[in-house]
Amino acid sequence: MASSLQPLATSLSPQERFQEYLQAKGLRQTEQRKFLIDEVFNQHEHFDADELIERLPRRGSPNYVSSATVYRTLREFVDAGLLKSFQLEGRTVYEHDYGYPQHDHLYCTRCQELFEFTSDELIALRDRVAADQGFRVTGHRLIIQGICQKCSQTRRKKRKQDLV
Amino acid sequence: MASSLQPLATSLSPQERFQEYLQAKGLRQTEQRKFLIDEVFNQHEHFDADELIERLPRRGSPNYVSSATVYRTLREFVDAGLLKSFQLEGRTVYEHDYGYPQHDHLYCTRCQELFEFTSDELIALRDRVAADQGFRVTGHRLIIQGICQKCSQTRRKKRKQDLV
DNA sequence: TTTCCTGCAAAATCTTTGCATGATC
DNA sequence: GATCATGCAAAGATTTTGCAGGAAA
Repeated sequence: MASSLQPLATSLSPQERFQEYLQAKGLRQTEQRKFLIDEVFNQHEHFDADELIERLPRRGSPNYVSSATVYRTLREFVDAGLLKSFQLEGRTVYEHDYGYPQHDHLYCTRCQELFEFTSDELIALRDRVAADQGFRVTGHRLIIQGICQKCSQTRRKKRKQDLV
Repeated sequence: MASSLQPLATSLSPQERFQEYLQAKGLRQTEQRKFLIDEVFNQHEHFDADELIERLPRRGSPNYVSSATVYRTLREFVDAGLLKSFQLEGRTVYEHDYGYPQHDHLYCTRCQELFEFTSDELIALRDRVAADQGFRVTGHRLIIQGICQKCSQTRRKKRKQDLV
């Protein structure tokens, strides 16, 4: 819901791409890995390890995956280029990377939602700044904090009511 | 060493400014707070709680400050507007805010050093993006990752030697 | 059948908190 | 003297790891 970007055309699904990664590394295709990649690419929202674990089957249910395996697998997804991760208020937040354009974020500090945007201008600016300092760029992370439109409106309404 | 920015002119020292903050909030001026503010503003490098604790006197020595107090005091410094904090690879990194211009960072993933830069253009871009989405901006954080000039050179030399 | 993977529990980090004692206003 | 701050230890929160049993190739 917070996304306004279009997916990129990809020749392989995330599942297929992960298979290739596993084969290239001599790793195995397990039930847990298959299940997790489906879960993770089933939706596009940002999430952290805990949120993912919360919506997975509980211990004892079919398809249960232990937390340790979730953490291990999320790291593999990042290594495989399927997910990106970044830090936000102490949590490690994951988002789709494969099949999704490079982008940055607006973060609403009231509702905690992340909104995406792209800016070629930002990339140009970044490269110029880096070149100035003799830096070889490998990436960047920009998060703009503030209050989103919806939250601003909510607050405004509440204030009017308070005055009544 | 990683800084190329000039301090701003300030009418109060960080110490004085913190005194005002404490008085305004009805808090107390303790030995620990005085000692810590001197330690923290004694140098300009970025640091995390652990690095600060490491260079403070050990338990039993004069001026010993417990870790709990260090954590509590760092939060007060941030509240007081003396320090800013941000997340970098899981750590909470602190830097001087009071008396120092708004800036962003280049981060060398090889030597882990942070370099600072300012860009009015970035601010303009940020405000434009936010306005587009109806966001009310309160701040931002940009970190450009890459390899710094020195590390690039080191690596290049090593490669030549490897060929000999 | 060899190697890798998983689940479990324990450990490792980093940070916060409850509480009794002690310092500051 | 009243209140706030500190130190200590314990608890939280999050993530990693050692290990034994189990699964994939």
